[in-house]
Amino acid sequence: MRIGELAQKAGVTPRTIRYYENLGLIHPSEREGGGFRYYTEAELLRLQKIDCLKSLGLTLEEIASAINLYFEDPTELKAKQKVLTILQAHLQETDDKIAALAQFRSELQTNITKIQQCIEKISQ
Amino acid sequence: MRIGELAQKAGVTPRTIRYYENLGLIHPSEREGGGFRYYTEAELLRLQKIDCLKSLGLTLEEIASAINLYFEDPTELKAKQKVLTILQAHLQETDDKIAALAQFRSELQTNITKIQQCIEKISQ
DNA sequence: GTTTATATTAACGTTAACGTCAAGGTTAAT
DNA sequence: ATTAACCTTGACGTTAACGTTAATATAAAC
Repeated sequence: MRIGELAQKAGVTPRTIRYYENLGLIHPSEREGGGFRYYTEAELLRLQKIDCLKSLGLTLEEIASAINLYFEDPTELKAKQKVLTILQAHLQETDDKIAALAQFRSELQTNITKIQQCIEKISQ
Repeated sequence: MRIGELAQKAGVTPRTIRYYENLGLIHPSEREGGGFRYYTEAELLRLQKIDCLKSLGLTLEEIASAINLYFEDPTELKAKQKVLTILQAHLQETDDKIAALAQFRSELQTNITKIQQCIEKISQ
């Protein structure tokens, strides 16, 4: 099948598939005559796996670093270990972001209070 | 004074001042002969006010919408009311972000647990 | 009058994941 | 053989706040 059909089956646009190819996430199984990209069911599976990993919050770069592991080993053990490591890093980053936002929120609250008092003084 | 001196006094780069000018945040008091920008102490005060508002977390666009109020009215009442409104909006956005991150964290934790169990099964 | 320091505008680069043309080539159907 | 539908690469646009050249002009100092 060609890129349009694959895109439709995978629920993405042809542009997305070309973009993924550029990042090394996926390749056409064949590229003959007129220069068209031809794909098989294997590439559809790959796109579905990419979508699955995206929904876990992985970036495309992280997906690129992990996706081949899914198709090298039938148990997918190494793939899952890799994804686990990435998710644990995300957890840490998320906690850091929450802490930073909590800090920011606290400073905001302080500044809001200050300005309110300042406005009250002026309004008197 | 010219842009370099103003920049140094304000602790920014000339590029920053030109960028601010582009956004309508500040203008040279004069632009004569050779095309150089000339500034007075008033512009230094303005840059300091910009820096102050930045440190409150305002974007340059928000600063642009508020800064003139500081120099129109000596009590700065309207300016402070405007900034207060902006900060209250930021507070809401911050709370929203924290809530979204907390949700994301929870999903992450769920996925991590799932994968760990999956890995254990395979490893048996 | 020449060097040196500083100024000018213009324009690309920085992040992520594509959307959206544009100009042209290929394939399938009629 | 023509048309419609699809494909190709290339390149700009999207956010924020500037940093960093580059090529050129002006001012200040000697």
